[in-house]
Amino acid sequence: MTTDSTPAPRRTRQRAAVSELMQNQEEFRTAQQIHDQLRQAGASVGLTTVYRNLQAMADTGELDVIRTPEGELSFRQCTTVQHHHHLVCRSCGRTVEITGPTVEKWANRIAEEHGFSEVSHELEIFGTCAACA
Amino acid sequence: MTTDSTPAPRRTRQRAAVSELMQNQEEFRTAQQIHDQLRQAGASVGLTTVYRNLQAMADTGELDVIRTPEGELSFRQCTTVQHHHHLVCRSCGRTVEITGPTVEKWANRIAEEHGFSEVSHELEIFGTCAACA
DNA sequence: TTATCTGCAAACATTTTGCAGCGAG
DNA sequence: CTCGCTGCAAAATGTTTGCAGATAA
Repeated sequence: MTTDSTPAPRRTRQRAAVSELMQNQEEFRTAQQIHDQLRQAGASVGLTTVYRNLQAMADTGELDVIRTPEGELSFRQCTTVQHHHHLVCRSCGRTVEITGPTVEKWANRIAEEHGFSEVSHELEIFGTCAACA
Repeated sequence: MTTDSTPAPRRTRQRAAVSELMQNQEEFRTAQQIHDQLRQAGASVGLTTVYRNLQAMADTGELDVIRTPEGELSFRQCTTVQHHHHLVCRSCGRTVEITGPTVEKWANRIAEEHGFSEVSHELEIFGTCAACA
């Protein structure tokens, strides 16, 4: 009896390219952004294939998927190494990376209080920076 | 000087129908569901108009908007008038409104430490709710 | 060899927009 | 009478699918 419910994906040039890019990727990226990055890096991969590989990798739990507020699918490697947020200037676009246990703890506690598990969150802070004020 | 930044919307039959339906609506509903409900209730309202009215009402804070896991926009009358965040189930889309001074204070403090003013922020918490775990 | 993967084009679903006519104020 | 609102159709957007040919195993 050869129980082979998961036929192991082929190691194609395209899949390798997507996989490698995602491993070096910290932030969430949409399929289209990933496709663009691949083309700019010289790899010739069709958008369809990017979608299919991302979805396949998400199905195996290799990638994490969310919806952006704009409704696009966004992918990120599941093994989140360092999670952080952004402080963005509305005027000049200057961005500061923010980390801190306060929000992480708060978000997790709130979620658990409501019976939610596998908690993640997205936070962005906007303001006017000193140079633009 | 008549400072009139918000020209007050007209009382049209269509807008009244959408508004009334939403007031008697507890759960989140997509634009298309709302449109269907209106047609079934006998009101003749175009889908475009439903979209435009829902968006207008959401802009004024009258309605609350989220994305379903399938990527559709969902609307509901806003229960809390104040600023709040969402705890969203990745699986079924169930949503809980979250408020709390912790994040508000933290975001403001962090921003000010970096010299930012006029601070605002956006936060969404994702997880798997008890029913879907 | 051969079943899977790829990539184009075309289909799809949701939401937005152009524009002529309607109607609230 | 005016100008915003409506609604149709058509465009835009993001994602999926059909299918013929390429290719990993």
